[in-house]
Amino acid sequence: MTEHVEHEAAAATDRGSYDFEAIQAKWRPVWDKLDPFKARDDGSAERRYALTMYPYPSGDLHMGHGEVFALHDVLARFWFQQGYDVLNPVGWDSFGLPAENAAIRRNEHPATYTYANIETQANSIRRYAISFDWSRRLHTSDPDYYRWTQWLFLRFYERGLAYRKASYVNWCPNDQTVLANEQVVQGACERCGAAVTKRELTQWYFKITEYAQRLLDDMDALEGRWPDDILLMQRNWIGRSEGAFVDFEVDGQPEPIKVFTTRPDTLFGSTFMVVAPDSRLADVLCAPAQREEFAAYLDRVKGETDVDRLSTEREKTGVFLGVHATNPANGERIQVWAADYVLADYGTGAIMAVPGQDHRDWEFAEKFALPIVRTVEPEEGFEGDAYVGPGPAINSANDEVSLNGLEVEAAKSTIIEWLVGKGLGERTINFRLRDWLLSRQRFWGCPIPIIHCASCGEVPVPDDQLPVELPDLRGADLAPKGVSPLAAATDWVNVDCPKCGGAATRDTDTMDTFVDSSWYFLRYLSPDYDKGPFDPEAANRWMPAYHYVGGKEHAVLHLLYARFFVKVLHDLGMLDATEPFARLLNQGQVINQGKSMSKSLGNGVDLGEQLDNFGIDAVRVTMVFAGPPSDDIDWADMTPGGSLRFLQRAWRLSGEVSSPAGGDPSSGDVSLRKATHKTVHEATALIESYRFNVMVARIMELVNATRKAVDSGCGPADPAVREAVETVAILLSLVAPYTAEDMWANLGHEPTVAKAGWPAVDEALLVEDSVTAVVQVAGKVRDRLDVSPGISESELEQLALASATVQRALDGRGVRTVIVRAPKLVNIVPA
RNA sequence: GCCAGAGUGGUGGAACGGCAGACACGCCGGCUUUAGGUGCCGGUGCCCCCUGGGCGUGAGGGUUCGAGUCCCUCCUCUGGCACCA
Repeated sequence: MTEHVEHEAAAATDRGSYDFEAIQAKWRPVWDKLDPFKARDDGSAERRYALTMYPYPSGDLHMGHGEVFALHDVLARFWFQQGYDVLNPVGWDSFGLPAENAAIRRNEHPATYTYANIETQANSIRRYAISFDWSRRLHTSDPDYYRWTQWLFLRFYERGLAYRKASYVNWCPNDQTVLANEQVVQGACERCGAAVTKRELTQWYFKITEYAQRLLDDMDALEGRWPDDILLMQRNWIGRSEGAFVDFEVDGQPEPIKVFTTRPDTLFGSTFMVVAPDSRLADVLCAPAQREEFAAYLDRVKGETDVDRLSTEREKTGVFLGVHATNPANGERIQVWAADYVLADYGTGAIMAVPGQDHRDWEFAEKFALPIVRTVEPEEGFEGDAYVGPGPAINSANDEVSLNGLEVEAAKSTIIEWLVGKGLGERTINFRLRDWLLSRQRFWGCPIPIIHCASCGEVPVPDDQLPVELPDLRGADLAPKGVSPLAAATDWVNVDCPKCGGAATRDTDTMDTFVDSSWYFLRYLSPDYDKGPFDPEAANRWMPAYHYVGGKEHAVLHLLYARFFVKVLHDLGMLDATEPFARLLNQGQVINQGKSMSKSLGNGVDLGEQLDNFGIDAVRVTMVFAGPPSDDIDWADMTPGGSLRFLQRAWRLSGEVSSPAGGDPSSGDVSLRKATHKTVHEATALIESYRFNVMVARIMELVNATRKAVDSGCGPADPAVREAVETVAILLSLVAPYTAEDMWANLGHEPTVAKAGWPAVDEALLVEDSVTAVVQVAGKVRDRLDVSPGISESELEQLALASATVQRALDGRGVRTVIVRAPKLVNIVPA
């Protein structure tokens, strides 16, 4: 490194200008022709199913798509480079409310609007150069697709997993449709934000609760492969709790009333009982004298939105039902109340209230002057109302059993044993998860393939009559009215009963779009299969998907539903897999100035504009380089211009290489070769651990090192320079496919760099000649030594002690201990 | 309220318990210039008595030869759940 060779001539002639528009225009048609990303599915290599959440066709692609596709493509292209048989499909989630609402506003048919958007997005995705296999493209609103959604519904129906029931359901007054529990966020409609109210309606449900335990158990295998927070959110949502059913005799009732409790140990402290006002039970129990008051209360409860109900500081309300129950443990007569803090659809819709040990019950007891008894001794110094902590039971004994002195867990076991012996209760498990309400009163969705017949009841549409196609309501008024717009299509609604041939009507509801998305990843595997929703053999070759990339907003919606579907399909014998997605990555959001982009804030950033200004590769590099994939990207802090400059620096190198293609790099400059091989080695590990931003930094470092080698080192003719630049092109192909392809061509290669193969690492080149050993005195760095990586501990210790700066820092003090971590560190502890 | 996760330069972010701030952006200085969103070189955590030294990863404590990293308490922020008995 003593000589500084200048290569100004080469620099002056070869530094052309980097024109991203020309490069994009040059390579897009070449790739379209080569179609390099088609899954082979021929057993020639290990299969890897790289899945990304399919887009919803609202307008053109936005910044969020730009991010999720860029991140997903790093992984997919990495696996292509490594030689896997990668399946990377794309499709559209093309049914749904937003398209319908937009179509109504524009006075168009939802199909017109939807399919136009799909074309726009498809063109944008092609331009964005994601490594998709386009031959498997699907749209969930195609009759060829939803035919099989209906077919699956019927299989669920046959198994009793799809059923209809009447209950109070979430109703969005704005969208004029029911919502699943999962679609209500803090009392508001997840889509439009309107306050959700309750309506009593007969609706279709999937019995996902039957799979609650399996949905919980199978998460153990996803540990470490799915983000921890998603697993936690799903566990919380499923909400398993262990407890007991306890029977309470109620005056005038032939059968006892069952309550669910997680604290059976506090039974002696149950001083009243509460039932949900909107449950059948409340109606049955209510005494005639209280009927009027109860009816008024029920009306009031029904009129309240969830937003009102959930408002903090809300006072407890309720009415006495005029009847008494008997506490089975101590024989006390206790009042039975109806109050809306008890939910009709959790447990049995009735609780034993224990104000001494439950905050809600305490509050209610205080407000209505009901008795309070403590049954757990509070800790020393406890001041407050209900005590929910640990402690020995008190006031809890009858002639047959005493819990007094027992800690909570022992008391639970003891009382349950007693209850079971008396036939008054049993140990049980309850889940927070509710059945999935799937019917919607809107037009643009998959029709429910059921016919209602006055004499036969619910009759499934025979498989050979599928699909039940949506009627062409072109020109009709699709505006929401509270009943499905399909009801207006009388020609379509009125049919002959498939069973008895009599007059019957079609079900006019459509399915939640989450039904469509619960199995789309299976349709990709055999998109033209016509004997079922998917070819079981193809499915078993590819499932479970190796990797899934998508947004966190689907943590408990889509991901839970898809897991449920796959388990049911497994039980139906159609699929070996029991889980759909073996690995999951949640990307963060693209925000602007600290806030998520929205029309109302006017802070939206247009993806197309960014692409026009900086080029596709620079925008993709910016997305990937911004930070860890799961962090949000604040676009206001991003500098795509910097990414563009980096790409230009990398690209320019490809025009300066002056050694011939196909040469042997082994005679090349060793230090540059080491940098190259180290970069590949590190990049591989970084991709596998999702640290894509650091991988880009490593590529930048290699570009910088190569620049130096060309300008003032070994010069452009050294084969190590060619090796380095070819490596940069291949690594860069994961993030900046256009630039990488053009570099590859400049280097004298045929397209496509995307299939060039991941560079092999020469282990011998990973060994450093010398490393810097840090010498600390009392933990502070005092000197640095260049040593051989193989240096022995004693040798390093001697060198460290001999250092002048170390001796100065010791300042005459003796040495107590020396910690040596050869070859990197010595820490000398003075006496 | 409950449950998670996170706090590092002017900014985005790096850092197997072992050199804090890699790589960028921005800024400063210089060189080029076929001139001005795009080249090249150098500098850039803070402070001081500046060939050196001190301080520094939200605050405080602890473990350790050694802590951004592990443990405890607190503060702040983000996300999830929110009367689930």
